[in-house]
Amino acid sequence: MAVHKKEEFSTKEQNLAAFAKAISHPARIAILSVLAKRNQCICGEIVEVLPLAQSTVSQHLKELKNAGLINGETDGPRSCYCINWKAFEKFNTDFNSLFEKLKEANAKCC
Amino acid sequence: MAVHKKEEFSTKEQNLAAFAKAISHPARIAILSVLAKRNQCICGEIVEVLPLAQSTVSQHLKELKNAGLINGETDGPRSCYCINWKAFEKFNTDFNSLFEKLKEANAKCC
DNA sequence: TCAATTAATCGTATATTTGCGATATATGTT
DNA sequence: AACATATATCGCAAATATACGATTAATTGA
Repeated sequence: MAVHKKEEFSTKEQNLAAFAKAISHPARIAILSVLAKRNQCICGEIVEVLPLAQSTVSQHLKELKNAGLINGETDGPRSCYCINWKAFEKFNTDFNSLFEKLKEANAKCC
Repeated sequence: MAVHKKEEFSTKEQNLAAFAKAISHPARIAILSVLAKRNQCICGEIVEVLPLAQSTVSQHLKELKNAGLINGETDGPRSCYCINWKAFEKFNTDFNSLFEKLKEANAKCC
């Protein structure tokens, strides 16, 4: 695209979209799922579970971290990731506030 | 990428990712937000609200429809879209089942 | 019938994402 | 110091997404 138009939307819309983008790939969902199940730090192992090369997994981890969905530290040859639950709660809140009618009656027109 | 690897993940992961992808752009969030507020058909108007060309909006609407987030019909020069609330409920359910620990205590390690 | 209106689709340019191998980096071990 | 291990980063190729103008299709109204 010649121009980015994303900046012209509201911050809330941008934040929601950014979170959604972070989880918009099955590999990243799978990574989050592994981390969620343990609910604790994981050092390695993720590469073994996924059908992807190590460098690709590392890239997905980086994206999740940049989006704030996971926390992580790396001490030399070892890394340590876990889910940032607060980010998920924020997403839940924002998502529901944008679509607060979700639980209400649904007008049907088409 | 030379090869698609998405197929190698579970159906649930793929579905969740697909939903997330559909809402991973501020323009599509904005469109959904407009539809949610009215909770009824809107014919046009969306183009006027968004800072995008008509063809671009039409493309975003198509993606939302393909992803099943909205229903829509077009009778000649007029179109009619509304939110498919059931798809949202399904997303909510799947999202929570994947990350069911969201509400629980969070082990902190990093 | 002919114009006006509305929205979808096509074609195209550019940007971003995905994926991998190769390499670099950091640490522990011998 | 040299090696092994684990992970991040770089550079590249291919696929996909984003955006727009121009065009097409369908319907309404004059």
